Amino acid sequence: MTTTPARRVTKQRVAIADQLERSEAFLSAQDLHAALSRSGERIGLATVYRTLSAMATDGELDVRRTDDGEALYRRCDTEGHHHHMVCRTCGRTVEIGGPKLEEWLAEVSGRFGYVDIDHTVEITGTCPECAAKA
Amino acid sequence: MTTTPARRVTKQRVAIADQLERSEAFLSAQDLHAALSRSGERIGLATVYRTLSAMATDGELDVRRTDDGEALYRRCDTEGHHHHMVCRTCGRTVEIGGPKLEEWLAEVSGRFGYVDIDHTVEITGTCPECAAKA
DNA sequence: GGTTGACCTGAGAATGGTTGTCAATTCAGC
DNA sequence: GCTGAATTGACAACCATTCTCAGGTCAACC
Repeated sequence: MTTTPARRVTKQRVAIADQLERSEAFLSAQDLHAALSRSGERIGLATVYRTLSAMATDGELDVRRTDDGEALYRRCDTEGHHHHMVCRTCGRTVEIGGPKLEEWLAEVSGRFGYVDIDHTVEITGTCPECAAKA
Repeated sequence: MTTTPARRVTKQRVAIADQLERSEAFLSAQDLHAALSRSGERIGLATVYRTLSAMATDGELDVRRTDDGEALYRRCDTEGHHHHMVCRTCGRTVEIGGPKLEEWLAEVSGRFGYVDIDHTVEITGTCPECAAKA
């Protein structure tokens, strides 16, 4: 079916995957590159961008956009369709599935005759720990 | 209360507002600038950017981001909080309010102890007319 | 209707994230 | 080990967006 385009296991990709694995929050390509450089890995920025977008395409990563358009990536724990609630202070992210949300979507799209519906939901808030510190 | 920063009525701003008024869909700054140029208006790109972000700040416009991070603006008919269902083919947009959605949000955020919640919902689909043509 | 000063504009330069280029390198199967 | 295709990295190129600043324009006041 889907032709697998022969992905290789290079140390750069391993390093990137590791770094993502280690992070609770969404990271930008720049963040990741900086973090890797800091920890001694010498990886080209272009490689980071390429790898991230490849992983996102393969569904291994979730993508989000900051308000100023920067792309952020995160390793998703949940397999299927889900959404994110992100702490605006520490970035900690909770994955959320919502049957109730999907119901609402079906109802609304149906009401206006829209078909083949896609959707994204972004929830931002302050997590309990950051709220406690404030 | 809010200090009104003395906004002037210039012909550039009028032209931009008109153009937005005329559009059912979300427009990028570039789109708008191109459209204005086409119709003979000679407006600097920087002015378009400035005006759009000012209007957005004032809540006169809604902002959206394309998948590649470009900012899109649209005149909102609805005053208060609402969401959008955008046709992926023609861009026609329906504004949607969702008490059910807000309920769900409150429930979910409460479950994880997140407070001070903000959210964005983007729905993309094919509108009845475009679906009929397909 | 002129004057005045703050606001606004436009052209181009600067910024910053992201992608393209291409020679050198590295993986993986033989 | 050998070989070819996938991958990498340094750097240029892109492109949306913002900054700069000299010159233009609005609006209030005379």
